Amino acid sequence: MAATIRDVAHAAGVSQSTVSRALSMPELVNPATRARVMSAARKLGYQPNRAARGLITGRTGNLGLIVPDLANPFFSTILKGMQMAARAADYSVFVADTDEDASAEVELLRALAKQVDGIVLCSPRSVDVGLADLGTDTPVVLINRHVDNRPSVTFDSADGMRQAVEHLAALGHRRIAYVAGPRTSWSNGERERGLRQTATATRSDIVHLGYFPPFFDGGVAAADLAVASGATAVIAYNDVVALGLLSRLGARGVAVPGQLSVMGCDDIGMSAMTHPALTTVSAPTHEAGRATVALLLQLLDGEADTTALHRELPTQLIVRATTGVVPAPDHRPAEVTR
Amino acid sequence: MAATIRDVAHAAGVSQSTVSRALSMPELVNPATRARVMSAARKLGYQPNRAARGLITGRTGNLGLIVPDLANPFFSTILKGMQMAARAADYSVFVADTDEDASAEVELLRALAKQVDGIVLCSPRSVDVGLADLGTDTPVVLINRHVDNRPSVTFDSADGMRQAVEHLAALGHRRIAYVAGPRTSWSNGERERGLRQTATATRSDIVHLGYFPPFFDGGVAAADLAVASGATAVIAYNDVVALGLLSRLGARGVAVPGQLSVMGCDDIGMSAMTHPALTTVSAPTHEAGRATVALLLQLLDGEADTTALHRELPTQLIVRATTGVVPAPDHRPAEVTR
DNA sequence: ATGAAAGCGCTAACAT
DNA sequence: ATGTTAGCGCTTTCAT
Repeated sequence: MAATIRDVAHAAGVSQSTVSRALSMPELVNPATRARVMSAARKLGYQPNRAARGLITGRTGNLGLIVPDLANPFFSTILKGMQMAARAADYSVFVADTDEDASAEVELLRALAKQVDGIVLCSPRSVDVGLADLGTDTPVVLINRHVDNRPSVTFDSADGMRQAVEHLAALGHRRIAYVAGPRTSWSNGERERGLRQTATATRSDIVHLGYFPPFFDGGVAAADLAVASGATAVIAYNDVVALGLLSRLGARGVAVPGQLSVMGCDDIGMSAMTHPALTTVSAPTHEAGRATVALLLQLLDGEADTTALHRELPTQLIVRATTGVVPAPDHRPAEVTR
Repeated sequence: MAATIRDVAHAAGVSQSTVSRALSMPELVNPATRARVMSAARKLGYQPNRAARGLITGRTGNLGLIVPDLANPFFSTILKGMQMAARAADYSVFVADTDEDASAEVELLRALAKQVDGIVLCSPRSVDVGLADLGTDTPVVLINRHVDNRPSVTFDSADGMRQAVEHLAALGHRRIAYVAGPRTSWSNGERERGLRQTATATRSDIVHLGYFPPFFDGGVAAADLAVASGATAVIAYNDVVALGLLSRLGARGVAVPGQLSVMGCDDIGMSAMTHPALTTVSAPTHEAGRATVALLLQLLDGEADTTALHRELPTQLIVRATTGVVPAPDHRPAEVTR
């Protein structure tokens, strides 16, 4: 049986309160007794029972993360970032995978709420309704999605698309196809917004190929439309979709980037591992995980209002040495005068 | 403030004990009272506090997973499988990422032990010493590694290599290079064992190219050795290493599979998403996650001895339609007599 | 079938 | 500076 605070108190010849204090508020106890307590604790391998502590303090020392799919690198990287930041703050993290099921989400949210001090919710496309009644007791931070004045951490996807289109425009692409993600996805909306704005600014055309599942198969399905669209470059909703494009294009014998340039989005680890590597726009997921923890801790310390706490992370165009993006066929770069 | 069992008891006009019983041992309470209790509980949105329950039952209802890197799909898939099985059994899962740091592992193991009923440890290469003193209080199941008579779930990697080599041998490959993983990795040992055995049986040569980090860069680093080895096919320690090989080979202009066939191992999701797709040997990580939960639950129910509980999952050669593996240059298939 | 009471391990007033 | 006491929310004897 594990040692309790009683055992330590006995061994050190003091009361439980003294042990408790020696551990949590060391400055309030005599250095000599403290030393005795510490040594006893170490000898017995004492580890405080966090559940018991939480029962009285009202703090569990746990954070929760709810994601649609842990096998998706986008989410597992968020988890990783969150995990690291949580550990640094001496918090543990619970994780729950809804398996893309929005109803499971609500259920998990409710179940987790009792066991954690705060929840990070990654809910790219669930209805807003479900979000309304929650967060009253346990603070909830949204990630990759912004809703009214709920705390959230998002990526500046619109700016990412600006960078992407400007990059393509600089290479002479004027007709750019976009493989959209789910219609109800918040981040897809942001991307389309960025796309439209920059298209106007650069006088390029965006051909919207339609809404596709944000998976490999989505890209496979969209590839032929991309070819038929007459665009010289395609931007995919995310990297995995871009890989799907690449696969189908390869199978059809359409050379990338020779006949068609392809860009992804999110910069998941794998995007650097293909050959040619994927040109993409980074979404700092790891950083986002850390940021949610920071936000949550602020909320818990009462340092901030529960509403209107929002952090937007910058995105960054990633162009690799070997890449799936080249100048448009008819592109003639500006002449250099010396 | 969330409703407690007291509130429910008041509302239903019964004692706390009755509420407790109505919820956990319904057959012991009068159907009428039970109905009253249930309705009161629902009305108040009562959710039992698991921490408080755990304090007395000694069961937390939580399981823990410790992995070296959550960003690695191999581990995140295990987590996913574990998560699903845990949820089905009404358990929650804590996750901890050691960031490939073996010392953090021990620390996390100790910290987690108090908050969970059982731990799954994914520790491909930490020293055995650290494992010895643990698992006395909290059951620990090892995954992808087998140590003395400690409960574990492993993949039959040796058999996977048999399938791989037989596949290659059937295609006429007689000189096969192997890009090994870390020297201290248990699964690498198993793979080498399978490789050696099957090499003898099929009268092929295995060229051991040396030990490499089990990451993309490991494959990049090994690629030139593979070419120089004179082998007609390469087997990589895992899929990510195989992708590294592919990348460097592509950069050098070595055609895959034209000049060199490449095989991976583990069948991570991405291996199906490259073009050409990777031929590989599956490691049922998702299934493994589920299996560890099953094992843990058995151990907790006292249905099994803590020692000698071991489950080995089969591996399976995965050959895809478009593949990085073709017959050896000089291969002449057996003539078919009809 | 139900209630009263004890106590899980811990912290937080309230003494001293 | 330290000890005593009460109680967090729950389950579980032990009575009734």
